[in-house]
Amino acid sequence: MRADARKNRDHLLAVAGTAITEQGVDVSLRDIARRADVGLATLLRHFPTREALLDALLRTSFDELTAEAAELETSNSPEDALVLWLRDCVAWTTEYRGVTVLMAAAIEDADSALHASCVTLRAAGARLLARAQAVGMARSDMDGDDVFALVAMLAWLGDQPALAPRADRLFEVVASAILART
Amino acid sequence: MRADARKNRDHLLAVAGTAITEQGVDVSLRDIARRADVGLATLLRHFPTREALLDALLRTSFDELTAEAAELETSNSPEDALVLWLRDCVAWTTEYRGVTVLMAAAIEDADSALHASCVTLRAAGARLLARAQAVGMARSDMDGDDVFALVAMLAWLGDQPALAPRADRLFEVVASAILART
DNA sequence: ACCTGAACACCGTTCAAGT
DNA sequence: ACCTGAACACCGTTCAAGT
Repeated sequence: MRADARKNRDHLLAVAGTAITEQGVDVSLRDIARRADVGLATLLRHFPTREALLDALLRTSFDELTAEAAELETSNSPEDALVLWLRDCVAWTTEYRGVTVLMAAAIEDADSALHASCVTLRAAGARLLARAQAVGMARSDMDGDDVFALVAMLAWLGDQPALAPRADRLFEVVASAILART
Repeated sequence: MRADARKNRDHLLAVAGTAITEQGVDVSLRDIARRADVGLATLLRHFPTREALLDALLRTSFDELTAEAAELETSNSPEDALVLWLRDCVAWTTEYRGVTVLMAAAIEDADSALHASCVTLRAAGARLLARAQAVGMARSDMDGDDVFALVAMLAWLGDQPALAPRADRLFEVVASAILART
């Protein structure tokens, strides 16, 4: 990649990060381009879709969450590891208002730029769940897709201003339901 | 209201019902007007916001759900009444893809045309919850806002194609969590 | 290679002009 | 009273033309 292109790309990512933090992931791409002082076509050249932009922006976070899951597997009880990780996943999404809807769409859309990251995340959750199930500390009638869906709906809750105040409490309610033995 | 205006209004509601069933509540208002063979301005004259259109369209359903809650209060055990009603609420929203987000916004926006209906619905749920709590069959640390939020997030799940297959199972998981005694 | 303005087809809002 | 076309300010997509 040419030096000027690299510079544009990095600058666009920085501006996009700010804009998304302020206005959520649905922020106008035109607006991001304007704020970055490049043409809209330039933004779309680097990131052909909103998902591609988000994937570049969130890749670090995705990797951190995956690494954290692996770490918790060795350092905590199966029960604590699962709940702690789920809590961190939900908390993380609150920084990117609206990302949950895109992730829910990406998890089974192989063409989405976010697909791979979502699948990796689901696999990490599935491992933690299986570990808790193995010692009888989590419902045996659940799988990784269920965990992904539960995290998604709790994350969505945090995105809705009117419902967000209940998000933490309802996380506990749902978490207790996962841990209930069958 | 003049006869021609009444006719336009009724026709618009019928067309909007079809369009929303097909494409969800985010369907283009321009498209509805086109399919109804009236100008877009005419649609907006009758229904100044998307919420106003939806309120007119859903008022009957809202009333039915409220009436059903009152009926269940007298005909079923507190526990069954609560769960049956919650299930029907979630099932109802699946007919109007995307309505949950609007309802979540309307519940604390007094200016929304959907506000009154949402408040009424929440009150009905709160009564059923209180009745179950009174006989020790529901968590005592929950209130009407929690129930509203739980229904909303389960309804949202049904709106996401990738997560919808889990919606019924996870409803049971969440329902069991509500019924768990504290 | 990389960038960009401009044209395009959409959206909801608003309002002056018609019947 | 009620309706409507048209102008407006937005959006994301696409591409020919520039450096």
